[in-house]
Amino acid sequence: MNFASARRMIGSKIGEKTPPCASCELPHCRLREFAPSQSIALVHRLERGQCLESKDGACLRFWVTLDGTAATSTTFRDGRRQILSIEHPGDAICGAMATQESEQRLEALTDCKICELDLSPFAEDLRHDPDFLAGVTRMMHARLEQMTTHLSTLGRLDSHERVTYFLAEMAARQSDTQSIVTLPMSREDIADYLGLNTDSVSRILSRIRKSGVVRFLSPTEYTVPDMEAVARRLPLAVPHPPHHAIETGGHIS
Amino acid sequence: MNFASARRMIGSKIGEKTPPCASCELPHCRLREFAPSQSIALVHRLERGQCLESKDGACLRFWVTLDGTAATSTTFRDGRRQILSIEHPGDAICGAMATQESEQRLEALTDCKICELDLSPFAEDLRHDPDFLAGVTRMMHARLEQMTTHLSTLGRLDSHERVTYFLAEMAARQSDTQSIVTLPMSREDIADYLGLNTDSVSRILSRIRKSGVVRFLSPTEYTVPDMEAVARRLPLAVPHPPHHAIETGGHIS
DNA sequence: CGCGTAATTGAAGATCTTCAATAAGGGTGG
DNA sequence: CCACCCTTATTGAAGATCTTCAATTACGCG
Repeated sequence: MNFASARRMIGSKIGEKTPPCASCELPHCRLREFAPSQSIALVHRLERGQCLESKDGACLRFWVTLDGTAATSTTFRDGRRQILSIEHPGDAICGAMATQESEQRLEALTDCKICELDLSPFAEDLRHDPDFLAGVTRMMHARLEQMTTHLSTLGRLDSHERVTYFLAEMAARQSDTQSIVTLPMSREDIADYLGLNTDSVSRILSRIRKSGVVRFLSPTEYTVPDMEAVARRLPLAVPHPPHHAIETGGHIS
Repeated sequence: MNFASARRMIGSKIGEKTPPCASCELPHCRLREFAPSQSIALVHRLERGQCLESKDGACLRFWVTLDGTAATSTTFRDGRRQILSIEHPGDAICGAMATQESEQRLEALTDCKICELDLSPFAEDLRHDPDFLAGVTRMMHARLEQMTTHLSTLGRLDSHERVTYFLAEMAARQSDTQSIVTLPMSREDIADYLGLNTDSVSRILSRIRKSGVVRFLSPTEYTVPDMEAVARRLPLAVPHPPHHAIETGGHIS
């Protein structure tokens, strides 16, 4: 039991209207093609700690992280927080992936820019658009895979393994950039993602640093000299290289 | 870390051909309407412990639990097992909800009957069938909601709370039957669902029994005299009454 | 009745959290 | 530029929790 989870203020949202995806510099945003010209995209600029609430039944409202790092999270009555997923630039989620009944929200782990595209006015058309539906299916499938792994991780890895896996996960996600990985979140956020507490995360990171498997340049920057060595410490496959849900070319087979 | 997780034998599958959903007594199986007459439904009769493997890319293969209790689970290299979901009669899952890469399978917790409906031969038609796609979306959405709760549970509830929540979950799932709830699974299965170990589950169940919140008639049967009392012991909403993913009437809004 | 599997329970040990004290940055105002 | 303050991170020690190990009991089945 961990009562140290943050009780964060729900931030107000600051939206600015833009033409659909005009300010979204994503190279291959698949959502763009489904957005009629009248549709309205908002770019939310959130400060660290601010949140976007998922409205009831807004299944066709999409959020794409443009800049910074966000997270989906739930909070229990007594303040315990669980981070469900970490959203990097290019990652997309939609209302259909959120739950109405349990409180779930998108939360800025760093200052960040979120593109909100509300396609619900066009629900009638999109409901009959196989490509669109296939795209949503693909997004949900990716999310399901990700949650499966996360769930197994929380259920069956000890704290040391969880942190190790997390470092590998973040490294995989940033492998396109360079070999230096940046942690875009606090120890508390890591703890709430891994079902641990802040102190434990810090202590375990120190142990991992001393073991030499990971080399820390600063508390938030590290390199992984040998990913094989990391893999040998884990009972499951080390996370795969990056791929964006909305850019994936898969299809229902 | 828990190495006591079962290393179960992967059971062979025993299929018998039937006309689509003819032997499926589900009152409102939404899949039926999408199954062309040529489609083939198999009814697998699995003994406790036997498994069905999800084949690569079989996104359009559906499994409906007809009888007994099954579970989806993953197993790590060293044998640690995590149960991802518990499937009661009427529950449906499809390949699109499974992950290819991580080992995931459907496993019989009791002897059970599983209806397998493979719609992949009709992929081309179904890909353009909005009703079908909406139905799949609904199934995936339900699964996502369920996994969100399960994940938060593993990350942020202590062992006592997890077992309590589990008992409430099973009670909610069987509320239509009568007030006596039956646990259709072993202590080990419960442990693997909750990320605990067998002994702990047993010990906690005894404590809960002694506390009087739940009344046990046998190791696998109990009643909940006061669900409010259960709710007061948990920091999150007690699980909702039963609803079958494939019978839900919701739609994309 | 005897055997094998599953469940229970106590005691010892490992793990993770809590508490408290200290250190490290980061920004602000002088 | 430096002193100050505030937040975050680190670390040790004590305590709570969960697991492991081992012994015992209960139950189903031939």
